[in-house]
Amino acid sequence: MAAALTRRQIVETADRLFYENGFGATAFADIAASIGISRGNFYYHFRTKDEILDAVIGLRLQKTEALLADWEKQAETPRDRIRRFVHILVANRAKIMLYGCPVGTLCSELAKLDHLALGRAGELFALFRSWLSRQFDALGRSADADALAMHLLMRSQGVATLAAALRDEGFIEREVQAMNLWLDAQCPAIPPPTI
Amino acid sequence: MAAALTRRQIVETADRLFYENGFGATAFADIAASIGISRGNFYYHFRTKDEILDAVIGLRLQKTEALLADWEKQAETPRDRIRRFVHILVANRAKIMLYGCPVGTLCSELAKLDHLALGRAGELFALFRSWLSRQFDALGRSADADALAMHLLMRSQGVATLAAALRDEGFIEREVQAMNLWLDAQCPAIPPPTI
DNA sequence: GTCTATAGCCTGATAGAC
DNA sequence: GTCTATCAGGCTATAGAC
Repeated sequence: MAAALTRRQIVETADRLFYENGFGATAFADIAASIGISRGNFYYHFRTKDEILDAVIGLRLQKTEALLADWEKQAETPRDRIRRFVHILVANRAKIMLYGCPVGTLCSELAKLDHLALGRAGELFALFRSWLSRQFDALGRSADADALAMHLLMRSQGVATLAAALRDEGFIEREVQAMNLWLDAQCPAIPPPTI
Repeated sequence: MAAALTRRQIVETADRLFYENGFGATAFADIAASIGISRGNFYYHFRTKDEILDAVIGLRLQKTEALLADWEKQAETPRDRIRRFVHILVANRAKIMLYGCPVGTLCSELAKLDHLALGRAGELFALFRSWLSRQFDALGRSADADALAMHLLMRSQGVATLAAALRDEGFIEREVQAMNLWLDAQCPAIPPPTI
């Protein structure tokens, strides 16, 4: 039963280190040292580094699904739900300024490595994309819901990349405000209640 | 005199390989093999890998300055100049879909490595930023010229990151069109000529 | 200036004791 | 399940022949 715990520790620590230092720059020794296990123990749980990457992406997919389901439950209107998405830039700004977006930077690295896992990592974007698309659809923008979802994803990626490159915190807040204004402009005026 | 040639070959090849495969994933052996020189010869021109990175950033800064000066000369109006900037996404879309933006991906990697050269790499963004800012200023938007410049930089970064992650070419074209529409909306209406 | 040879370290991965 | 010991191979960097 201790196996399940150790395995989970490995995946969660790898998740953090892949984000903070990059996949290629993270060695088994780093993960092992951070948990307090030996490098040898590693291979009882995973046979290769790529298997760990796969487990990390799986964990992120799982966490993302839970996050989106939570937003769906917590927020009442599609507009408020989309605002939750925009707000992660503010909530995570400290880490974003240091390491960028966990999804975007992983995909960028895997693209350069021509790594097979790029497809699976892209599913993380696909989750946000289809969720946002459904919100825009519910907002009455069914014709261009997917384009609006991609546009918002694009802006969040641009903000994260530039904020990390220039280490500029104020920039995040200004662009988040612009994103919220843009979002309001996409919402059709709500008809006044008929009394 | 052959030294200058070899040195230039090293920097230009490193520039390409850092872009295509990443800084960390590019070994001296890769650069040497691509040029056709020995690994040992390397250290006659550069003492460390970081020195090569510095030279690569220097080359990119130089090329960027030349590019911006060329746009300044080729295009007549500020609006046309800014459109030149937007157009690089289309002109380089094949490579962008494979490797993302050369500036953004390098900065992302250096940020994770906590590399000292991040500051110098950020100067590449600063060049585009101040150039774009001057164009918006000339467009009559002196009050928010810098914010508009950052906004456009942000969008180009978002487009490059997402296009590379999802390997989606149509997305680049749609967003470039949206960027051009946005740009037109920022231009104050040109008063009709007084006859 | 460019080469070959090699040092010294770190990497992912394996074998086998406990 | 976890450990120690170890392997083969890759890396940056150096030394010295030509």
